[in-house]
Amino acid sequence: MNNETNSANPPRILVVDDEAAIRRFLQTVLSSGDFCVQQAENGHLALAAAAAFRPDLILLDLGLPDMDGVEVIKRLREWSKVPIIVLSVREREDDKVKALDAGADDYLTKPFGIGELLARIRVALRRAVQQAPAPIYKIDDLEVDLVHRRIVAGGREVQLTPTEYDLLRLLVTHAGKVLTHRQILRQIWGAGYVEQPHVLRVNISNLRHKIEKDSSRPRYILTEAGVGYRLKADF
Amino acid sequence: MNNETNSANPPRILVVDDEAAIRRFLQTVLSSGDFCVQQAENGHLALAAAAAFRPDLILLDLGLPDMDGVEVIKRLREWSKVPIIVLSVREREDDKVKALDAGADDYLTKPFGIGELLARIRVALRRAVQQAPAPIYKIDDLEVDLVHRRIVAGGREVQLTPTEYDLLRLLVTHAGKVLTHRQILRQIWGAGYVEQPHVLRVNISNLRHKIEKDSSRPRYILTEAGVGYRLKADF
DNA sequence: TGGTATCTTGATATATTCTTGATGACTTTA
DNA sequence: TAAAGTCATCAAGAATATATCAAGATACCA
Repeated sequence: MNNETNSANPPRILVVDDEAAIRRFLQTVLSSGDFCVQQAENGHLALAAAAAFRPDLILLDLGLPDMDGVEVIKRLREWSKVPIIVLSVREREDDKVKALDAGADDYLTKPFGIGELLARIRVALRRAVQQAPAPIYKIDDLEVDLVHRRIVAGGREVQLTPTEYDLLRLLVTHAGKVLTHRQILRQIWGAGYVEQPHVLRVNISNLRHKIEKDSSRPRYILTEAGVGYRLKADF
Repeated sequence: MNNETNSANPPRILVVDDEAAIRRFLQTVLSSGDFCVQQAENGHLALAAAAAFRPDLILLDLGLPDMDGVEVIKRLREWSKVPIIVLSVREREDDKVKALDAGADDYLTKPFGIGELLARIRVALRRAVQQAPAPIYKIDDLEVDLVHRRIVAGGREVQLTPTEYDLLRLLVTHAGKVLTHRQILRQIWGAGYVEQPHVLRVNISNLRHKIEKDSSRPRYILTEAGVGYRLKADF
C-alpha cells in the first residue's frame, strides 16, 4: 500500500450541500479562514470529488437529492479515513447516531456558529495530520482500486461478485495482518456465521481463481492454517 | 485446547463532574454499555485519576469547583492524548471554542441524549484504536507482532502452527519470567495436560527449529532444567 | 415470467497439524 | 560407574483443517 501524504498547505475542504446559498456561504467563511474549498452538490459528485480532489476534510449535509447522506459516509469509509463533519438541519438523535456510527467524526446541527464550526474543523484536522493512505492497493500483479471498485490482476480487469469484493476489500484494508476466520465471517456474513468457515473457504477459493495466477499456489491471499487468511503486504 | 483469540477488555472511561447525581447517572448508563467507569469530582482528582487509572476516554464537565475545565484539558494534553469529550451546561460558543482548541475532542451541551453520547464515545474510541501503533516485541533478531500475528526471525518471516503461536505468545507476554511446565500446559492445553510435559517439549523443539539460528544452542527460548522455560528479555 | 448471476450447501480429495512412542544425549545422584 | 530422571529430536499414524467441484436454492433483473 503506497502511503502518499497530501497535506500541502492550506488544508483542502470539500463542501457537500445541495443548496447553493449554503455552499457560497461556507466558501466565503472557509476561504477567509485560509482553507482551499471545493464544492459538490450531490452524493455522487461528492464521492467523485473526494477521490479526485483528495480533501483533508469533508463537510457533509445529510439531505442530498440523489442519495442518503449516511450512504455517502459508508461509501467513503470503504476506502478513506478523511475526517467527515456532518452539517444537518435534522435535529433527530437517531440521525446523529446513524451518521456517527457510519463513520462520521462530528455532527453539527444548523444553525451553528461560525466560531464553533471552525473550532470543530481545527479539531478534526489536528487529529488527521498524520495519515492518508492511497485508496489503490497495488502489489506485484494485483491492483485494487477501492474508489472505483475496480480489480486488475495479471493485466486484465476481473469481475467480482459482491461477496467476493467485500471479502477482498476487508483483506486489502488489513493488508499484512492475519484475519481470523471468525473476524472475517462476522464482518462479511454477520455474527451468526462465525461457526461456519465453509462459506468463507468457498469464497476464498473462488476469489483465488479470479486473481491468482496459480490458485493452488497463492501469492496474494495466504492461508494461515488453523487461524485464517492474510493478504500479502509489501513490506 | 483453548484456542480463543484475545478479546479486548472493556474500555475504561473516567467521568469528571462535581455533581454526584450526574456521576451516578453516567456510571449507570456507561456500565450497562460495557464500559469500566471511574469517577472524579474535581480537577485535581481528575488529573490524578487520569495518570493512575489510564482511562481510554475522559468525560469532562467544565464547571468544576477547584479549577477551570479548560485548564484541566491543557494540563492533560501536556502528557496524554486520551480522547476528551466535554459535557457542559454552558451554551456559550466561546466556551466550546476554548475547550476544543485546548485539546478537547468533542463537546456536548447538557441535556444530551444517551444515544448520542454513546455514539460520540464510540467515535472517539474508534479513532483512538486506529491511531494506537501495534506493539512489537523485539529481542535481538526476533520480532513478534501480536496484532498482525507476524513473526520475523533472522530477517525472514516464519510460519507457526496455532499451537506454536499460542506457546510463543505466552512466552512473549511473560518475557524474562520463568514459566513452569505446569503453568504452560494448563494455559495452552488445559488442566488435563499438566502431567504430560512431553507435548510441551515437542512443541518447544519445533518452535526452536523455526525461530532459533541453532536450535541445539537456543538464544531465545531458554530451558530452566527441572522447572520450565523462559524467553530471553532484552534487559 | 424466464433467464442470469450469485449464494449456499454437500461431497470428497488433499494438506496440515497434533499426538504419541521410540530413541539417545545429558545431568544428577547413589 | 550405574541408575534414574530430564530433556531434545525424529517420525508415523490419527485427527483436524483446507481446497475444490458441483448441484440445488435463492435473489435479481429485464
